[in-house]
Amino acid sequence: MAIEITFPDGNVKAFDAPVTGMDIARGISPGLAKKAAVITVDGEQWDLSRPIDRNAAISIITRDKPEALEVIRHDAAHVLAQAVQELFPGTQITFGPATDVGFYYDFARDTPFTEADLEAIEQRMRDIVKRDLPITREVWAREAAIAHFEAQGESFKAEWIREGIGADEELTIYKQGDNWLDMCLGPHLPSTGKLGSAFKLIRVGGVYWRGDANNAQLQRIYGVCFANDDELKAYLKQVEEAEKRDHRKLAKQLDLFHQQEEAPGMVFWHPKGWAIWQAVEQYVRGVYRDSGYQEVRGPQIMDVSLWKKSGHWDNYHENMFFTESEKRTYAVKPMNCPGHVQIYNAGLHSYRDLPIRYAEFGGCHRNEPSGALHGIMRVRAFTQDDGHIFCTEAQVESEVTAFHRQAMKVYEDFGFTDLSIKIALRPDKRLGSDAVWDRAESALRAALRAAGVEWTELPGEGAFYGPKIEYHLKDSIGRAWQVGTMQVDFMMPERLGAEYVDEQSQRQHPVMLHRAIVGSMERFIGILIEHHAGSLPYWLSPVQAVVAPIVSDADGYAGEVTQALRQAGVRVQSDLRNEKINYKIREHATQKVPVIVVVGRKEAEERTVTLRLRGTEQQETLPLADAVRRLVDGV
RNA sequence: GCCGGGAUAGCUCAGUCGGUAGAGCGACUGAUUCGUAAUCAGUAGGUCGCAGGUUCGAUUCCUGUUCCCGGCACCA
Repeated sequence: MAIEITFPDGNVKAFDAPVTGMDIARGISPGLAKKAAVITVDGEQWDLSRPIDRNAAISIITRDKPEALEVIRHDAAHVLAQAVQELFPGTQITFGPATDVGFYYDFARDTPFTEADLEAIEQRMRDIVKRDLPITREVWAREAAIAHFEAQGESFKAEWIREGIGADEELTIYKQGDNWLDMCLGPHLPSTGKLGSAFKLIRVGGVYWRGDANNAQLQRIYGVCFANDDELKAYLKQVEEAEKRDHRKLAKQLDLFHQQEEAPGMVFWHPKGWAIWQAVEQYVRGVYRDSGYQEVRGPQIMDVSLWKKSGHWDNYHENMFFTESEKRTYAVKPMNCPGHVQIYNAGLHSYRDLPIRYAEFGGCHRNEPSGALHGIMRVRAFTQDDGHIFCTEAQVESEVTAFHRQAMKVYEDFGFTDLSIKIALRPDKRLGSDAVWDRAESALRAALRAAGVEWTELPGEGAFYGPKIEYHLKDSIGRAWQVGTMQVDFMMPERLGAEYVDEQSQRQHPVMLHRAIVGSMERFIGILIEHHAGSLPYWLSPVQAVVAPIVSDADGYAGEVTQALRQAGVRVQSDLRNEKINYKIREHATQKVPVIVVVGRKEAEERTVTLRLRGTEQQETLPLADAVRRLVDGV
């Protein structure tokens, strides 16, 4: 019986017996056989060594193709595992997948891996590559695999076969050479030599077996891996550049804020940092006003009974701060919504009043786990650009759609266009019936559909009171941070007794929408700093202009220029120090000031100024009045 | 919170195989008035994160602790 193989160009070739991808590649050209990484068989990636025993459409993927990269990285993980087991006998293997930029492998070993170990392991990996061990696929019986791993002392692998793999699933083993094997879905390269040299081990970190904090702690070794050395080099260069943008580093260099031991997870804003904050806050305040919100302000602490009623205490009391006075316990607010409900409840509302939109720059405290703290991106005291919309169920979709449009406009205004949008769906621990969750989730989907956007869904990640849309931004080294959110909540109004009177004079609970665009002001400013590498756009720059006289004879005129700009609303400083203009230019350029206003004797006599704009070396001399206008208009 | 690493002058960092520390920048003082990315000279500045222990002696070794960094878990 002949096997018909269809090539990508439509040609069909018949074979008398099962053939492997490698056979086919060799049949075409030795060069192709050398470059081949894997083969797709009817759209599915297979090993080149696996016999194709049926009619199939195939395509040989060479090593330089993007589709091959994941296979290469996955191979790197296995080579890493073999290297570790050769160097450190007794270390157990678990899992090791490819990642966006490389790979990792999780090991069980009592002794921690050190930096020096990483170097030795990487060397051994290169050695295994050099040995060019053939990688072969075998299908094993379930019991045989369990017996093998148990005999080897690989209890994690054995556990996974028992608990993680269905009895009817095929169990594949990959051998690297004769003496090492791992259980894996594959596919893999034909031999370790195909991995190449463009990989590097970068760090080791602790992880939990199967991602559960109740389980054993494993050690994860991370590596980066690319198809060739140039790509690896480019990647390492990019990481180096990204590290220079770290908001914690820039905050020190630019004197924006600091944090200290006595207030872990909290921020001391310096004048320049606070100027950025004010620019952001004033902008967002304008958004509130233009989109129909009324700004309000709730108390910072409220009796714990209110948080028990809302459900927050049950779900989050371990992460809340409490304070006591006169035998009463108060919670420092971790959210603004219960406060806003109190404001809503202070009056009687008609359906005609809805939607009612409250907004607040609400300061919240959450006792985040110490290991979660990260600069100003993840803190214990933060301020949300929070808002709550009280509306009818029929109004939800249009409110959510309007919010989405507004949010996207805000991100764009701050220079962000690369956002990912997610809907977090019902978690295991939640309030309310499935029917209510169905309605809430479909309301969010409908609104996003109406707005014409794409999203991904995160099952189990919603808030306990409702599902949410999340807007995610990436920081300079690729970590994603949630900024905005829109949550539909059918529960809180009922729990906290919010009502309105409907057309039939009946009391109803409104739907409550929780929403934020920048999210945490702290985090958003951190992302802004990294995104712009500290060179914030003119309108956000803490110091927009510095007036620098060349000689002290021009100090008086420099003072006049500074006054004129300040009165026009420009955030301006003067630099009258007894230093050369070169020195001043260098310093303010380093400080990323957008405009340096240079005045010498000539400018003082002619009542002009010379502007030097950030990022250029050009100078432009113009009359003072014109310069003021330029700076007011945003240069 | 868990695993690993770290903490030395305002900042960036060096150093002490145990004998109480050093550079550059910055600050201060003086000189210099110099037209677009660092003018010169001098001076001051540190209980080496904190608390115990070992030791004749600890910034160095040990223990604990706080905070920070990386990873995981968590993130209303």
